[in-house]
Amino acid sequence: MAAEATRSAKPRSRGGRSAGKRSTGRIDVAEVSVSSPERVIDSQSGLHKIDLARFYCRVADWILPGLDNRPVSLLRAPEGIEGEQFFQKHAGRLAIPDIKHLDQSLDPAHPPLMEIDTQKALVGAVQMGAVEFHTWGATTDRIERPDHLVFDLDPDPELPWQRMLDATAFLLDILDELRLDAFLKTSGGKGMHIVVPLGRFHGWERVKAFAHAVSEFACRRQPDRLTATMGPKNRVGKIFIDYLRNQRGASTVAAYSARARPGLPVSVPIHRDELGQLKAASQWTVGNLGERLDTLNSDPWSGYANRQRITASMWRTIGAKPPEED
DNA sequence: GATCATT
DNA sequence: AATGATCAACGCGGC
DNA sequence: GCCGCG
Ligand SMILES: [Mn+2]
Ligand SMILES: [Mn+2]
Repeated sequence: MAAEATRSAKPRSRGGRSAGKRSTGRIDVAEVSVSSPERVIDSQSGLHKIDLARFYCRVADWILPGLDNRPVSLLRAPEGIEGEQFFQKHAGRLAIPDIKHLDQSLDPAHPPLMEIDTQKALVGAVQMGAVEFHTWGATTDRIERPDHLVFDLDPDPELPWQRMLDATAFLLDILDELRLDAFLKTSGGKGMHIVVPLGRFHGWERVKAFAHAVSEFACRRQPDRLTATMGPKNRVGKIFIDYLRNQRGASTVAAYSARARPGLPVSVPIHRDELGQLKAASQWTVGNLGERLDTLNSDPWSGYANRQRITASMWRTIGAKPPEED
């Protein structure tokens, strides 16, 4: 049911605007012929489809390591972000050049899941209207063993940005206490994502239970500022620590993915030391991220390594017990 | 993120 | 009512 | 076979 998979569709056509049917010539980017290159896909920034294609071409070396070997879902917005948007999880009949179809066994009841691991497939997805790329927390070769967990910090939109910085720093403190290396990225929306790389030691059930337990632990210490319970009324004046991203089949927007929101913000990895200087989770965009990348002297996530294990000591520290299985 | 299912 | 789990594009015309 | 429509 397509209608249920879509985000609000705003009526797009208005009187005389031949709805992007401009027969402007196609432009090749990364061996992909991009149609309607001059179509405006975001009125706030005025950026065009070709700008998004060139953006992903530019950031390919940064985004691909996070997409490689994982199922990917697309958020497509073929008429621009103010038009209809829909989330695509299966390959179906969509023909994206160079995209991989994953083994049927990963999801036997449906068409194959997709993988993008080349610049050409990335730009090919943009040609098909993709704006956002979302991935699983596990790689296809060991899909039952997550290789990271994510704390997705979702604020009451009314809260000042400083509260998000405080909450992020607070979670980092807890992870430090647990001796877990953690890495930060802006979500491109309202909040931050905290990523904890893991060795492939545990199953989904255990990883989710741990993420939940850490979240509850944090909430017990700042009950007036944090919640781990979903539902809008639970997060009034608070930040929801969304641990449910850590579930089999769930996905999270990839590092260096654009977001289909006004201004075309990007989810951007930062170094811990940059946290205090962040101005917003949407401060980097398709239009300005290149400037940051050009002047970086090192990968903000250097040192990222999949070797960490969730130990009995950690469970003890947060006052929780691991599930029997996994 | 929206809807479904379970309680 | 509330929360956690689950799901997420397609072929196509017009009744 | 169900309904909207780029
Ligand atoms: Mn979020
Ligand atoms: Mn969330």
